[in-house]
Amino acid sequence: MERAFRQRYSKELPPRQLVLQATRPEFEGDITINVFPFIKLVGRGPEALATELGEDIMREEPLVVRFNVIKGFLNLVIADGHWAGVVKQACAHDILKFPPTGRKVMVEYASPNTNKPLHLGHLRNIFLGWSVSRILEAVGHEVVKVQVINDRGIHICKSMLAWLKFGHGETPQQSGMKGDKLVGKYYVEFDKAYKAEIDTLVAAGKTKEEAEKSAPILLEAQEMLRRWEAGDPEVRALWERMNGWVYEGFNATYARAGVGFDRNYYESETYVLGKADVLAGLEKGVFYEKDGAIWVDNTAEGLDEKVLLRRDGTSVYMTQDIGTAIKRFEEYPGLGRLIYTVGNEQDYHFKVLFLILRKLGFPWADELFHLSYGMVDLPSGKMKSREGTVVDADDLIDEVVAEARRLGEQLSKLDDVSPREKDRLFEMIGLAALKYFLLKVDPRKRMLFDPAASIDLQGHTGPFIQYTHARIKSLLRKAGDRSAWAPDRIQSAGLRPEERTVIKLMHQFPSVLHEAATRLDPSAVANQTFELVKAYNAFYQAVPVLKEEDADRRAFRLDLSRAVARVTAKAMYCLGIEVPDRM
RNA sequence: GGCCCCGUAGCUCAGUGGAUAGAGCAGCUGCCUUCUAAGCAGCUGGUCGUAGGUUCGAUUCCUACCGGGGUCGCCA
Repeated sequence: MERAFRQRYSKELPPRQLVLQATRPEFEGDITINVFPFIKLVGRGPEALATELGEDIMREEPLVVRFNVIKGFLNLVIADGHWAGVVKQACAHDILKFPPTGRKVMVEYASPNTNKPLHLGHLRNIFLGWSVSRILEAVGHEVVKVQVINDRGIHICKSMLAWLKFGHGETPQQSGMKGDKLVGKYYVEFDKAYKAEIDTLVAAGKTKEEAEKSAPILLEAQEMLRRWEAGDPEVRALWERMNGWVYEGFNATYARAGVGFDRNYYESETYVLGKADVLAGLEKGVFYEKDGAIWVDNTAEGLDEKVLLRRDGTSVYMTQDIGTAIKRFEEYPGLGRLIYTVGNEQDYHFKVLFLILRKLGFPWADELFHLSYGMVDLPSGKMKSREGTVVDADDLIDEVVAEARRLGEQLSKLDDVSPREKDRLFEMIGLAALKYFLLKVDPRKRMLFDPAASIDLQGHTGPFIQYTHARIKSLLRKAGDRSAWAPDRIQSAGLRPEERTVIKLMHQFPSVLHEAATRLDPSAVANQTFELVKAYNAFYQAVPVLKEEDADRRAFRLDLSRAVARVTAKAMYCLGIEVPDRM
């Protein structure tokens, strides 16, 4: 194209002006070049220019067999043989795997508090971070997956205190309750008792604010936090015991959700970090002192002033985040990038954090990134833990799996499958529905969680994609041994439009994956996978495979199917979703 | 109020400067004695929040306004 341009018009093509795009399905062609940007440069009308360029390209490029011009759009038709080659490629190796880049990336994608169980919001966070990790690995990065556990502070003391007061020694073992659920139950108990005390105090004539501050049970919790900080053995022992219950619960949920971490950071260990770094910054003149506290001034950058160390010398949240970031880069030499998968309610926090680290002069400060995902809303409105409107993660998974089972049993395609194998399948399908539902939308946007739609197994869903994969596997099983096909015979016989559509979508996939990795956006992978399997289903319905009489075409279509299955399985792997061989 | 994000079909979402704006769901029609109907084919459905601007061309970029959300502690 560049050559054609130079030879015919003796003008250089402006860099980055040449845009190749996939031809829209309603026109004939595979690749489209828009010539509008060049008409002024060359002084030709759009149609004439497009036609002349089309002729030149045809002459120079054997891959292009035909072209047509509609308005200023030059549509090029690529030879069938080239598309057949794409099938060979995708069959022979993983086209969604790129060579190692040597780059090491840390992804933080969970930061639960240890006083209550995981909920729907955590699931979006976890699935998103897990998928981003897989996508980054697929494009060749080395990924370190980490979580931060907020295991200390007033919240956990509240649960501990309520358990001491009202628990009668209840344990997960004897009650049969999951550990995180049990601890969460006492957090609620605390809140109830606290509110009752407030009411009593207000009835006795105190204002609401006074009552909220002076309720005895709150003072007791605060006292417990002081004892924790002083290292009181009794408090520490209870803390370890109850946190242990929570971890058992979390780990059960993580295992079921199919996610894991390479490293856990506990707030009880990191909350002391950062102080020294802030003091060092003070010395360097990056920060300043006012009223005995240490501040950073970000007003020049359009942000505010922010306290980093209180007057009494204790840290704030920001302080430990500064320290933790520094520690991570020390712990992982060669770490090139750190991605925080955290909700967009913390946009401002991360802006400030990154700015501070830049001011402190860390060379890696520009490689920090906040993957800011939107909140999950319910049809009834926002999820609020205080109002009990949160959707529990375990309950939700139970529901989608139950729905998968209900439909699976109803369709009764699995009657010869063992009960254990069925359990595994329904688990796989239910989780696919849930994960795909949460991953198919742009992570940056807030999304509405419709419980009915999330357990849907038809249409634009995870199970639909799984179904297509299972269908292909069944086809391949019935086909028996693999036979070869001759590309030139396919070339001369021509491709069916359904075949061509599938192959083009497959061909685009590697660049979509790359784009998803750049933008940290699994929804791009999710949507491309859907497009691909949708096109495959149209092909499957319209074009015979096993029943095709011509041996070459039959083998070719089987390989096309094999390639689609392979790409689909890998794409779903990148989303953290498993695919079955039958369903 | 300052700053940040979002307004696309009845609903949920794709579409980050190009052609007549797409999909799923919902509603309506067809297609299973033939490779898995969790499927396929089709119909219905849109002033891309509003008004300006930039451009050969704007859902996409800029400005203002309207509507929704978030955030602005020596809390975590």
